[in-house]
Amino acid sequence: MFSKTCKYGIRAVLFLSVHTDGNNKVGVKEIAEALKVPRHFLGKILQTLSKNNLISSSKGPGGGFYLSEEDRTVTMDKIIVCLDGPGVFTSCVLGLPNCSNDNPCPLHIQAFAFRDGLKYQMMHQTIDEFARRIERDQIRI
Amino acid sequence: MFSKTCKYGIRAVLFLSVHTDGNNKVGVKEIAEALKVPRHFLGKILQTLSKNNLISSSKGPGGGFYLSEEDRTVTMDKIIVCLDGPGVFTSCVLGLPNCSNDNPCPLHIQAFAFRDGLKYQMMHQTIDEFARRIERDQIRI
DNA sequence: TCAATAAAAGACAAAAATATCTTTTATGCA
DNA sequence: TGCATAAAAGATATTTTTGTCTTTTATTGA
Repeated sequence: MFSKTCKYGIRAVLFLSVHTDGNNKVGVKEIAEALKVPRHFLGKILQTLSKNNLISSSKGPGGGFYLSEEDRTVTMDKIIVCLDGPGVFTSCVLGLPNCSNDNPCPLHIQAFAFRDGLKYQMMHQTIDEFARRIERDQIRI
Repeated sequence: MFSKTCKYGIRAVLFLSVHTDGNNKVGVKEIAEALKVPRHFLGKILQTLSKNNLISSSKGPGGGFYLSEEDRTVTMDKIIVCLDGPGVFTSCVLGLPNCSNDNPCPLHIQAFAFRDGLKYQMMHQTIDEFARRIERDQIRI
């Protein structure tokens, strides 16, 4: 479903959502250790997200990555599409071009409802909403 | 979602379901050209499916791949799991170990319904049922 | 028995994804 | 100003996936 890049990215964003704000930042090293993912690889991913203004960062002592108030209002699909590309929820499960309800592949009917459902969920839940649920239900990241 | 191996494999099986039976067989070359997929790569995939008794083959002149009556009764999930492994419908979308309803990852609730639904569909539709729908609705492969 | 056919099998190559390491740039603070 | 910190950027390495090519084995039919 998602690439490792995307999996690590989602988890890192959720980690930031729970552990940081404008005053508390964390470095790649700390995040990578907490999530048990490759440090430098994660660094690249965070750079991508930062460049696309989905997360915030500051250099130098006391610096690191964090989520601003604005970052918290973005929906999860933005993170996913940023890392895995725009086709992640829409491209044909069998790889056929122009697969649609009008011109379906053999699995279209079955796959469409479910992928579209996931897309809908990701489009309607903000990072902040994820963070609150994670804290409330003690969900691991 | 699915690897190319799996996509090609599913399409090839459906191609066989529509174009072959015990008396009419087709070679890899013909299938690969019809589906516009790499010939030798497809050969490997068909070998895997054949070894796992999900499709049938015969060597020599007049030989090729085909679906026996029995092959037609298997459900699509068998093909998919054979090519992409048992975790394809069940392993955690974020890659976390032991992700379940009791010990969910942050996306479990959202993703579970989607993937389980697709799994259910694939578990309950035989290759033959796919073939009939493809023919009835003129669906491309 | 021989030639042609086609899958099976194995070796190899290219591309993409994943992972690591080093250098550069920006920032805060003493 | 100079030093320590940490992200940004770039270069390189490894692994996995995807794709190609060649050889072997089985089968058919003349």
